[in-house]
Order: sequence, then structure tokens, then C-alpha cells
Amino acid sequence: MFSKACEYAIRASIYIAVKSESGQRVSLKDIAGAIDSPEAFTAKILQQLSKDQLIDSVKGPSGGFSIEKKKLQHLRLSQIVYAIDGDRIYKGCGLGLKDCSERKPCPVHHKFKAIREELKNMLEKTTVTELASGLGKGLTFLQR
Amino acid sequence: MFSKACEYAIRASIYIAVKSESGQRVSLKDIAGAIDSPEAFTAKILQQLSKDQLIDSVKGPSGGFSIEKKKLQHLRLSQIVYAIDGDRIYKGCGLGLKDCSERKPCPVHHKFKAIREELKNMLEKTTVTELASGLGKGLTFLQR
DNA sequence: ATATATTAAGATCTTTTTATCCTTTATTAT
DNA sequence: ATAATAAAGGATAAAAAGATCTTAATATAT
Ligand code: FES
Ligand code: FES
Repeated sequence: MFSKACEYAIRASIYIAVKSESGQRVSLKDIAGAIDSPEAFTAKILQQLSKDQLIDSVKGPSGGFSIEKKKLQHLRLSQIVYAIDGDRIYKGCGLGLKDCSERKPCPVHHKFKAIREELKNMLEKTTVTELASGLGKGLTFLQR
Repeated sequence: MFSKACEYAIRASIYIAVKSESGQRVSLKDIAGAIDSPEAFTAKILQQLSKDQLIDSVKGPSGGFSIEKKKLQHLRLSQIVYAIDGDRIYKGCGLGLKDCSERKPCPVHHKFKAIREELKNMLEKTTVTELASGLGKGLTFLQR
């Protein structure tokens, strides 16, 4: 569904969100440990999210990653996915045709579209805080 | 969503189905041309489908691929997907945790599960003939 | 100011996926 | 029987994704 990079991105964002809610900044090492991801690879991904200003980063001692509370209120899953995987989820044809097109649909177009639409809605509606809340309460998990 | 191999598998199956309905067998070259896929790679994929007895193949002059009418009546998209991509679509966690688990869910588990379930239903309900019919009528397309 | 902790950036390596090529085997037509 | 045709199978290559390493930049604390 998503690339590995995107999965890490989402997991990391949720973890950072939990910490940010109590005003803490978290280091790369901390994050990679919490979400069970390769550190260096995770660094790249966070770099990208930071460039896109979805998360904030501070260098140096006591530095690390965080998400401004203001941003956090609005941050959607869709934004993370878009930053890492681009729009292939939204625009890609289920059977791999160059683009998904209403005018020249592939055989699964209609059935696919419905599901993709739902996925899209879900990603656009779901906020990262919302997910962070479940994690904070110990109801959900980021590794196994 | 699916691997490239799986996309080709589905496209090829639908094309073979259309031809099989009128009793024709189709060659690899014909298929690859019709679905715009790399010939040798497509061969590997068809080999797999043939091994799994989802499609039939005959060597030699006037040989090629086909799907027995009896099989065709029951052949579902889910079978093709399973033969090529395995069960990752059904069992994989949306955030890449080792398995998707109800007892120790990831933060998106519930939202994800709903969508995955729909996808699964769709694949299990949809027959290849059904899709072939739209293609045969010129309503849908396998390349662009 | 200096040393230190921490992210940024670029280069490189590894693995997986996608794709090709070549030889063998089976089938058909002559 | 023989030649021609088409898929099967195995080996290899290219591209993409995933992951690591090394150096640079920057902020903090002393
Ligand atoms: S054309 Fe294939 S999903 Fe729309
Ligand atoms: S645990 Fe992640 S989708 Fe079920």
C-alpha cells in the first residue's frame, strides 16, 4: 500500500506528536527506537518531512524533532503520505495504466475508484493527533 | 497497491479471458502487445499462473494461453492477486508492523481494516469474465 | 570561545523488483 | 522423421527501493 519509507514516516510522526503534546522534543535515536526503524534511513525521511515543514527540527545538544502545536491541530495523514509517496495513491491506475482516467477506464476502474476514494477520504480526515491520542493512552502500538 | 507483476497478471488474465470466450488461444507475443507489457517478464508471470492452474498453456505451433470455460466461470481477481502477490494485501499491517493484529493494533488499524476488508471483498467477488465482458464491448481498456 | 550533541546532506552499498537473454522441452505441421 | 513454433526454465542484467556511512553544519552548554 505505502512504501516502507512512508510507513516509517507515519509511525514517526505519530510518535513525535505524542511527545510534542507534552512539549518534549525527541531525538532521532529515540524515534528510531520507539518505532523500530533503521536510524539512518529514518533520518532521511524526517529530513524530508522537515523540509516540507510538516515537522520541526532543531540541531545541536537537546535538539531533535517536534511538531508545533499549531501545526499539529491540522496535520493530516494525507500530508505525510503525500510528502513521501507523492500522489500515486490518488492518481495511479489500479492496473498500472499510465494514469487513471474516467474517459478511458481500465476494467477495474469503477470498482477501484470507490475503494481508493475511501482511502483518500480516510487519509484526509484523519489527523495525526487523533492517532497520537490512542498511542498515548496505550491503546495502540508502533511496534511488535 | 499491487506489484507490477500483479498488474500485468490481471491485465493478461482479462485479455486471455476475452479471447477464450470465443475459443481462441493467444500467444505470449499477442498478449504482451495487447496489454503493453515486456514480453519476457510477462512470460514469467503467465508461467506462474499456469503452474497454479489459473490459466492453461499449450506449447508448440498454434499453442498459447487460454482459460478453460469451466474455470473462467469461477475465476476471481483474488486468485490472480494471491498467486502473484501472496497474502500481503490481506494480512499486512498498514504501517508495516510484523503482522496486523487485533489484540495489539497499530494506530491506524481500525480505519485501515475497513478499507482493506472492502478491497478484499471486491477482489473476491469480482470475476475475471465480468471484467472481460466490459473489455470485449469496448467499454474498458488495457493500455493507454 | 570551545567542546559537544544533534540534525543535514551527500555518497555509497545492499536487497528486491523488474526486465532480458539464452537454452531446453513439448507440440504441431509437413 | 524433420523442421518449425511456442512455452518452460535457468541465468543474468538493470533499475528502484531500502539502508548505511561519512562529513558538514548548527545549536547548546560550559
Ligand atoms: S483507469 Fe485503472 S483505476 Fe482508473
Ligand atoms: S495492526 Fe496495523 S493495520 Fe492492523
